[in-house]
Amino acid sequence: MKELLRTKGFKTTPQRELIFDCFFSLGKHVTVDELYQKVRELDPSVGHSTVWRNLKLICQLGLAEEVNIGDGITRYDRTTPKPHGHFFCRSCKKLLEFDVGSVMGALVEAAHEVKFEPDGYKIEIQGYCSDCRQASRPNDAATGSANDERKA
Amino acid sequence: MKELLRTKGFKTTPQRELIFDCFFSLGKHVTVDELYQKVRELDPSVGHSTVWRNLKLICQLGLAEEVNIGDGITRYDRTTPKPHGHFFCRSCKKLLEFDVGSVMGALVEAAHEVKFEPDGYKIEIQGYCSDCRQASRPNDAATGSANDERKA
DNA sequence: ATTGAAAATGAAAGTCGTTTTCAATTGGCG
DNA sequence: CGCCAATTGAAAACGACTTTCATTTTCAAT
Repeated sequence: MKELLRTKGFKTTPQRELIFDCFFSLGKHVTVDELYQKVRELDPSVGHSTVWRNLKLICQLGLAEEVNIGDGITRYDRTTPKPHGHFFCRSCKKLLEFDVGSVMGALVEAAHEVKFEPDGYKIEIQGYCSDCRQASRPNDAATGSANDERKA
Repeated sequence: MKELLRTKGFKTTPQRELIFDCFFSLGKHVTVDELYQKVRELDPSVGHSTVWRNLKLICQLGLAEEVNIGDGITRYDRTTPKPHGHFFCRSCKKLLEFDVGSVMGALVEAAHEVKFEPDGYKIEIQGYCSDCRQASRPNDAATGSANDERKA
């Protein structure tokens, strides 16, 4: 890891090592804040911006990439060898992964048809996970009842 | 249109009608600001928040949905009968649509395998369109050279 | 080991899209 | 017509993200 940084011309600092370690010790789909909290547990002196910058650096190094569901919070997903998409539960905000290897071919082909050269993808399926199926269903104005949940 | 609003319990106002009309007269992937500008051309008295709220309303009514590429700006895409994904050009920020009908089946199936009930999807392929293929390629630290574009 | 240039850090402030507040206005059913 | 709730517009609040800047630290070359 140090070597990877070195070869790219980045310096190794205690904070940087800590942040990198924490990032990789956390699960997938980490938010800046989650990482920040984790880092602060081990070293409360590390600043917000340092965590943020190093998370960006991790992305620059190709070790992770941003995942952007629609809630305004960027998550960072460790890059993994196999392509995957995400199931996003509208209720509990859980993010489940699923394999998309079987559809990548068709997508790349579709891209090439319009002379588009893909170098990244984002496949997200929204809905409700098994735990939340019977729970609340926000934003159903489109399907029937209205006059609710608007000024609550 | 008035009837749709009426039946859902919403009132018809001049501003609302104007905003709705403008939204549907604009192409796809409209940003709040684009819509705001368009509306202001026809009625400079309409407020920012009114445009914004009515855009949300359009979404609530199921007439459009948010598209969130990673640039921090929410676009609004008229819902169309056929499912489609987006090609997003990293260089010129263009958004091209493509048909995803052929892969939806596999995705829904994958969802059901983990007891997930999908009610929405978001398929985005990033890369470079034919116009931008030979142009700049940001964020290539992952693939080779580094020490550039970081403090420029 | 020492040094000095470049990079990294941390606190704080800035940016910017989005969302809420609130007083004033307006639509539409009765 | 008249009322009441919905709507509006200006402005402020919000919050995630990003930058600034003075200080500290790393590390390659002494």
